[in-house]
Amino acid sequence: MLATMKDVAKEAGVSLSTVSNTLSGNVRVTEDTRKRVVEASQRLNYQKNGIAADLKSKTMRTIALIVDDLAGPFFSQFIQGIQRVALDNRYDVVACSALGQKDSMGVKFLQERRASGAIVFASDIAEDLLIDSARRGLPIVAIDRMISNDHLVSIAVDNFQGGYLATKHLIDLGHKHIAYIAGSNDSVDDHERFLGFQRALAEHGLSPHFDLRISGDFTEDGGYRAVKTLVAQKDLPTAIFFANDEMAIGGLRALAAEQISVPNDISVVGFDDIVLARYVSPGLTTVRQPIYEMGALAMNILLTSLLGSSPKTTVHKLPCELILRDSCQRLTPSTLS
Amino acid sequence: MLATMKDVAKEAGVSLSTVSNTLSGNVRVTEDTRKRVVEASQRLNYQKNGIAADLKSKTMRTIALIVDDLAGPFFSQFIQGIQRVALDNRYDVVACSALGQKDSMGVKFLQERRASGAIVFASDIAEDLLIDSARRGLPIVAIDRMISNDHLVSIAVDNFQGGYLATKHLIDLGHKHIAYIAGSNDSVDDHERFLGFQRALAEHGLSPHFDLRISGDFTEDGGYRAVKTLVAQKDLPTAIFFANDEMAIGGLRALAAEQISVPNDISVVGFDDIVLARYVSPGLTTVRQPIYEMGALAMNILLTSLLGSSPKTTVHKLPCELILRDSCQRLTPSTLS
DNA sequence: GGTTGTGATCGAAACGATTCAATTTCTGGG
DNA sequence: CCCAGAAATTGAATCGTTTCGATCACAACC
Repeated sequence: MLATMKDVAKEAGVSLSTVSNTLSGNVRVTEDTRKRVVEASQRLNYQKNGIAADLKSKTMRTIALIVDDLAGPFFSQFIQGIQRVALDNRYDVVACSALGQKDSMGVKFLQERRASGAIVFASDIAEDLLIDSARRGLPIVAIDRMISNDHLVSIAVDNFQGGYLATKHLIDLGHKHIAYIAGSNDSVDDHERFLGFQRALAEHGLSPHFDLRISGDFTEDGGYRAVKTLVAQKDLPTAIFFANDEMAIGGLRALAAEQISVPNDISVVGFDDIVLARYVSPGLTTVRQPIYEMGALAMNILLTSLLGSSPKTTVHKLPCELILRDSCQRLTPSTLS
Repeated sequence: MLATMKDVAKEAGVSLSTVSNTLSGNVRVTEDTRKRVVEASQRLNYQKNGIAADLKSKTMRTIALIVDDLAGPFFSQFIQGIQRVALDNRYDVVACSALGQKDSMGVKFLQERRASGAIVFASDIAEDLLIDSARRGLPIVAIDRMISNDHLVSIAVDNFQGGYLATKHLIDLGHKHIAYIAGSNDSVDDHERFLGFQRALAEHGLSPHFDLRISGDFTEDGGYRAVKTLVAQKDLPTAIFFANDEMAIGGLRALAAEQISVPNDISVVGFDDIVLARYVSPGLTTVRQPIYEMGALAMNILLTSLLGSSPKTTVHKLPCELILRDSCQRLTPSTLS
C-alpha cells in the first residue's frame, strides 16, 4: 500500500542504501542519482517512517514532558522555559498527560524507551515508577519531588522560604494576628508553606491566629467558604495568608460580600502568582513561584544528564519571590483588634 | 547494554516468541513459564522498546495534537475536549508545538508516520503541508481553516455569526454609534468578525462609527492604545466591539484611565471569553467560542476517519454564544451623543 | 495402543529504516 | 594506457519487536 524506501529504490533503479543516503543527506551522491531518487519518491508518494528510523538509529532527540494536566495554570509558563532550551539544543519536546491511570501516555513514555529523557511534573505518577525508570537508564528530571538517584534529579520550589517570605511581609507591616488558610492536609507543598509561616511567626514571638487550620481544598470556592467560617467565628485576624491564589481570590470575594475592605480592614497574601492575581481587585499580593526558570533549569539539567555527566546536585530548591500588589496594608491603630 | 526480549528468552530458557506472548498477554501461557519469564525479565531489568513494537504492529493508537503554542489561552480548554474523547476510545494524545521552523516536532509528526492521526491548531503549519500529508494517507482535522480533501477535515468557529451576535446585542440595547477595534489586517478571523459586525449594522440601517478601522494587534496594549486614539479623536461612540478579549481588557483599562465609566458611558463587548473576562471589572460581556466542543468534535471526526469511513461534511462551522456580563448597558437618553 | 484434538511453545519472517564494510566507477598523473 | 586513490554505490547485517504457521506435548476417547 504505502511506498517504502525499497519501492523507491526499485523505481529509481538504485539500491536501497543509495535511497537512504540521498534522502538523509548524510552521504554525497551524484546530482544525477539524487534527481532520480527524488523523482521516484515523489512519483510513489513516498513518506519516511520516522518510527523505523528511530528504531535503527537509537537517538531520537526527543524529550517527553509529562504533566498531570496539560491544561493546568502553570503548564503554560513551564513549557516555555523548557521549549526555549530544548530548541536551542535541537531537541524536540512532546507533551503528554499522566491522565488515564496505569496506561496513560505518560507512563508509556517512561516505560517504553520512547524518549531520550523525561521531565515529569505530575503528581499522578508514582514515585516508584520514576525511580524504576531512572534506574533502567532513562534520564529524568522530576518537578516538585525530593527524590534522586543515578539518572533522576529533582527540582522543587522552596515552599518553606515562600511561606516565610509572605508571613514576614505581613509581620513587617505590623500584623500580629495572622490566619493561615491551608490547601489540603496531604499536600507536602502546603505543609511546607505552613512551616515557613510558623517559623516567621515564631521568630517574632507570635503564634498563629487560630490553632485549627482551616482548609480550602486549594479551590476558589474552598477559599470562599474558609473566609465565611472565619467570619462566623467572629474573631477576625488582621491578615490572612492563603496557601494558594485560587483560594485567596475566593477569599477576596467572600470578604467583599461581607463588606470587609481589603486591604483597609484585612490584608491578604496568596501564593503562586497566577495570571489572575494581577487582575482581581484589589491586585493580589502573592508569592511567585519561578515556574519559567524551573522549566529552563529542568531542561538544562536533563541536557547535561543526556551528555553522560552525572549531575553533582541531586535536589534543587528554587527560591520564591514576593510580588507586591494592593491587597496588603500597614496596620494602623484603627484596625487593631 | 540494555536487555532485550532475546536476552530475557535466553535467561528464562524459552523462545523469543514465548517472551513476547507472555509479556503482551495476548496469548495464553502456562503459569509456570509466565513466572519464569517475568522473573527473568526482572532479573535483567528488561524494559520494552515501544518504538520497535509500534514499528511491527503498525497501529500505535496515537493522535498528534499540533499547536502553535502549547501555552496559548485556548489550548487548555481545547485539549480537554480532545483528551476526553480520546481516552474513552483508548487513544493516546501527544501534544507538540509547531514552533521551530521547518523541522518542528509538529512537522515531524505530519511527515513521518509517527501518529495514527493529527489535530492541527497551528497557523504556523503551511496549508500545503497539511494537504500533502493528508493525501499521503494521514487523517487530519485542521482547526480554523477552510480546506478539505480525502483525509482532511476542517473545523472553524463561525466568526461572522459571532461578530453579528455581539453587534446585534449592542443594537438591541439601543446603541447606534458603535466602533469596531480590529485585531490585525491579515487575520481572516478578524475580517469575518468585522463582516458580521457590518451586516448587523446594515440590517438596522446603521453604519460603523468610524470608517477607518483602528487596529489593536490583538494585544492588551494594542486595545489600550486604540481606545486612547479613539478618545483623542473626541467623537466617542456609545459602544465598542473589540475583536478579542485581550484588546477589550486593555480598552477597559484605558477607559478607566480616562474616567469614562463602563457601562454607564460606554458599553464594551469582547470576543473569545478568555478566563480573565470574568474577573476584570466590570465583567466583560463577550462572545464565547466553543473551544471545548471544538476539541471534542475534532477528536470524534478523527475517530470516524480512523475507522475508514470518509466523513460527509468536510468543513464544519461551530456557532458562537453570547456571554452576558456587566460591560454593556441599555442606552439611556442621557448618554445619547 | 493408536488416533484425534487442544493448548502451549517455537522458528522464522516481517516491519522500514540506518550503517558500514566491500565493491564498483571515476579521476588524474605518470 | 595503466594504476592508484578518491568518490559513489551496493549488500548485508541490524535495531527489538510482533505474528503466524508449524511443531510438540499431553490428555481423552474408542
